[in-house]
Amino acid sequence: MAYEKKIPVDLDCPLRLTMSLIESKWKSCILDELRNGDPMRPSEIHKCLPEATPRVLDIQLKEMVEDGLVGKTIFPELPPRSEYHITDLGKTLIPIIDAMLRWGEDHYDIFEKKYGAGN
Amino acid sequence: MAYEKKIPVDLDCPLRLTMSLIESKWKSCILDELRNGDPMRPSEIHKCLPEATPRVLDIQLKEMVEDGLVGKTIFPELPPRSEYHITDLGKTLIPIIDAMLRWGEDHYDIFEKKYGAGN
DNA sequence: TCAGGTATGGAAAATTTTTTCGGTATACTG
DNA sequence: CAGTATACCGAAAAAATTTTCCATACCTGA
Repeated sequence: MAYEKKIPVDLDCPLRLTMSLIESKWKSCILDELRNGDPMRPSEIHKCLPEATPRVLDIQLKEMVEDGLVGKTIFPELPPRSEYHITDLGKTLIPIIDAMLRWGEDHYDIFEKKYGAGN
Repeated sequence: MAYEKKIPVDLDCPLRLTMSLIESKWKSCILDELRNGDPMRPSEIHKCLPEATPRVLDIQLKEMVEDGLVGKTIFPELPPRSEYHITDLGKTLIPIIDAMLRWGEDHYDIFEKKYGAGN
């Protein structure tokens, strides 16, 4: 189902292990959206991250469920309804997400000047 | 010189800004190698990260120099010699690298069971 | 002299990720 | 009834990253 890597991630490097769980385009943002513990529906997550396509959110949420960072509840209703929530394991990543968030805020001006519009 | 992205990174999201600086395959590991402040030659870095090709280290070091995370000293000698060192800006990322390193160590067993050899 | 190490980078191939488009099925609203 | 929304997923295209291979130019040691 998921894309099968031909070159496997080196799990023996703790740094690369952690990175591999959050490095794809929207995973860190998804964790940030779910951080407060409230479950969110996919369409809600998409509203909060409008630049992500629903497809990529779907794919990455699925991987995060596989990795145990996020849990999923499916309601047997029509039209379909489901909810995603952060797990206890996922919550242990929040301090890292926080630190990255703060770093980005603190150093925004440097990179705005360097790579921002008009440069 | 560097690959020019067709879909630009959204610098307005602090999380994605931080991620964009460290998410590629070896950047976090390179920062970890340089963390103590001692300069390292490219061949030395490669010895510490033997699974990375010299080419990709070269490319990523160059980007990190552009981003101001790493500094470079070229010695006008033959055979050529150069050294890379972490900058003050780069050092501000070390707490994040550390947190990811510790997280990976703390949760290694979960993912070893899940994705390790023989599974 | 020849092999091996030094640092770097162009170019193309291979790999991986993300986007785009389409389709499933059902219910509600105007 | 047509349009919209819900969640999800297959497939192919596009984009982005990494690998592989080759080349430069010079030194040291066998």
